[in-house]
Amino acid sequence: MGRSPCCEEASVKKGPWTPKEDQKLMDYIQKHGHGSWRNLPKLAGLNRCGKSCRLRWINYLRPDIKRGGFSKEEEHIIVTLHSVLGNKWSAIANHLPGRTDNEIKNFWNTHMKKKLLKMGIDPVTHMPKTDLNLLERLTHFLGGSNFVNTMNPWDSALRVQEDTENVIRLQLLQSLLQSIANCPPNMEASNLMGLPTFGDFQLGSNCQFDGLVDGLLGIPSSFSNLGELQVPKDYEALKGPCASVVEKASTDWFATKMPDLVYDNDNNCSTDNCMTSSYILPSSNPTPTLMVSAASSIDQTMDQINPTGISIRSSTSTAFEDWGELNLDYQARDHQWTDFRPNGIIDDTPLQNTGL
DNA sequence: AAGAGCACCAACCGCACATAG
DNA sequence: GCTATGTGCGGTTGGTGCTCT
Repeated sequence: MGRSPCCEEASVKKGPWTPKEDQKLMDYIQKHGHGSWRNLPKLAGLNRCGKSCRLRWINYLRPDIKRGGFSKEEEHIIVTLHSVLGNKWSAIANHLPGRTDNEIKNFWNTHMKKKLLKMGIDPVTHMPKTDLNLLERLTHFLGGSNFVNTMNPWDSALRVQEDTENVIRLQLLQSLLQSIANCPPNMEASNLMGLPTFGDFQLGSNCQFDGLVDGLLGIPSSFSNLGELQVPKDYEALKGPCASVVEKASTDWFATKMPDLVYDNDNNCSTDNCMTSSYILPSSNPTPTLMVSAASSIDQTMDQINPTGISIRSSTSTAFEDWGELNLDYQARDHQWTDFRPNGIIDDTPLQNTGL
């Protein structure tokens, strides 16, 4: 037993609505309400299926429809909610007054998906893409920079041009550090197989980046911590002298490129496993604070969209915590996070307020 | 200038669920 | 409890306009 078709009459009109039809539909609903959608077309004098009328009204004719592009705040809410709810477009639309599920769905499929992919984030899981493409990008960025074919590749990083690509390189560098932090000590040497080569500099030969691949696969956030450099507390002991070179290069990079940044002694967490080195802008500096903690930013967002205070976080919270930080960081710096392109395409928009 | 390719988005389709009889 | 019907939702399609070659 199948469902009866929504519109039995084969003669009902399909396709784009004319202004005349719109007017008929609007007039009828404003006078009588929609009532039964199935009966509405006849009563309103429309040769349309009731379903089509409903869709037209909900997605286009409703008086409270908000037209135009999505704001940064709306984008942020959409991404955050999508990480929690998935493709529940109507549920997401409930949190965005004036926006329809169809509009959000279209926006997601045509814009947000691509942006997430460009950022190396899986739009389904909201986790960083951890396939070999990441290693390819890493090879591309590092291999394409000035420190190819040098004895000490990290020193060269201090001399490179002031462009946003360096930011991305640094973030990838951080990914390396995080991967070191995440991987257990004494990894088998077999893990070194297949590691990328940066000019003459091969990971695993000069430095003991054992387990790099496994580490990358476990990176919780590859690109988010622009102003924060995380290193394992005991990574030097674990990973050999090269680790200190990496840290010095990164620290010097901040000192050179962002002289306004200060080392934040109060914000350094120190646990058994990891030491977080934080760099912030002085409060007297007129430019906005560079760092916004992941926890505070996501809480603000979730409070905004869920004022009841009932937690709707899922197990993917790590992923969208990173999102919150990434988004707010870029907003705070008057830079659109959507322009961040770790695949090597650098947007023309200059970074603001950071001396970059 | 023309056509191919692409992006966008309104609208359609089919399924699932709720509810009335 | 079963069936028919109404409604809502998410996936997909196809038309349109823009860009690129």
